Amino acid sequence: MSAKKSITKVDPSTEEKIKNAARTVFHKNGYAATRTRDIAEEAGINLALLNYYFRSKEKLFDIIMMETMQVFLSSIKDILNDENTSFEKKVESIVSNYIDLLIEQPDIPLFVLSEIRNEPEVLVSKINGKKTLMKSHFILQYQQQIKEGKIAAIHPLHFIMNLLGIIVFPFVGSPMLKSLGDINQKKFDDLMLHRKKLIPKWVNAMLTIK
Amino acid sequence: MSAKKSITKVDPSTEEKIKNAARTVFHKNGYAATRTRDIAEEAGINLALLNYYFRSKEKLFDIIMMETMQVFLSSIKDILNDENTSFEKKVESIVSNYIDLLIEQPDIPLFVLSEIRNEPEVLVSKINGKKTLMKSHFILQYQQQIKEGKIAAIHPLHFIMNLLGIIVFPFVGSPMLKSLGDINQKKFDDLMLHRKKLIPKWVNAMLTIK
DNA sequence: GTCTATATACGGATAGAC
DNA sequence: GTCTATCCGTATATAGAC
Repeated sequence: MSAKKSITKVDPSTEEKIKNAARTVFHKNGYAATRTRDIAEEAGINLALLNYYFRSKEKLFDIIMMETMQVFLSSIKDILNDENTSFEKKVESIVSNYIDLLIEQPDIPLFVLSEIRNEPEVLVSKINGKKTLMKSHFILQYQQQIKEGKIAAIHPLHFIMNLLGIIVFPFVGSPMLKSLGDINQKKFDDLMLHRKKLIPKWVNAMLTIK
Repeated sequence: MSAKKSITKVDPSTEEKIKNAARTVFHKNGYAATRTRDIAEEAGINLALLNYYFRSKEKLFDIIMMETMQVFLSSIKDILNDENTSFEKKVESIVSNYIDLLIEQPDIPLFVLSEIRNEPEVLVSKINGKKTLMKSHFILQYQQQIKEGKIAAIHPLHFIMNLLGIIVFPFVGSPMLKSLGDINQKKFDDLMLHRKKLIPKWVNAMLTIK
């Protein structure tokens, strides 16, 4: 077994170092405000190497963007289409997975939402978002519950807006919210973890209004 | 009465034309991705005039940023501190005002939230956001309701996150959501208008969980 | 593969004529 | 006040040595 394939952690390759740095800096500042020099410095490599490996800032960005959206979608893909769990269980799992992910990488939402403006159709179609989400078993169950009169008959898009809004918005607005509430990062993360229990209850309450 | 003071609409001054153009372009693209040339073109004026009136891109941006946050806050300031309306009524008014505002200027939230990252404390303090919101009569009523056992005892920040999340997030994510739901701008705005009636009910349901 | 030096383009800002 | 022409710093990208 070669050293490369061994489980022991090896130094990341230069290519990996650049990608990791690019992810950090792009997520934090967005495409336009990011300078390739910032990425090189963050990666601890020479500026010329960036172009050697990725040809251009834009190509590197496209890779990071695609990977980021994949991470965001793949972290719930399996949950959405598990035919053996209830609708309520799926909500719990989605909430829990997303909050864990966003505590680790809190800059993802603002990054994706900001950059997606320029070419929403391209990006949504590239990651197959329409089918993955709107035609998932999860949404089917939602519509089934409506038919059975268990929840209010409301457009699925409203439900998705509310669910994502409640989960994601605190991270999008965290600088403002931390300043408003006079809390530090630790306290903020605690609040987010607490929301893993609260959100499913809230969502359930919202669904059953008449 | 001079022409300037008359009610008849006059051509906006060059300064106003630049500010209006700057607002449009900054809101749409953010500071870094905006070129002063874009603003000049949108305003239909010469590039040099921008510097003549506002000295620099950054000074012009600061003005737009401050005005935008003022608009966002002032549109609910009076509601928050009206001592003659119930908590529920305030929620209804906030929702209604914000949705009307955001249908007119849907780029505000993503603009503010993106740009606030760089200097949250400065901006929140400059518009006096902490006092205006956290020490408002609205939040007092919230805490009073908890004491009276009418709503669940949950940190006010959670409530603010949920309320803003449900109101604002759809606009932040509108490109993605419109693409996901296969709906056009008109249909999207209809959904938003419908939410004026729905959100207060949802909020009420969330507040009364145990 | 990695570096230094440099070409090239672009964007913010100003000088100076009108 | 408004324009044209231009300066100059900065950022991406590449050439070429090692």
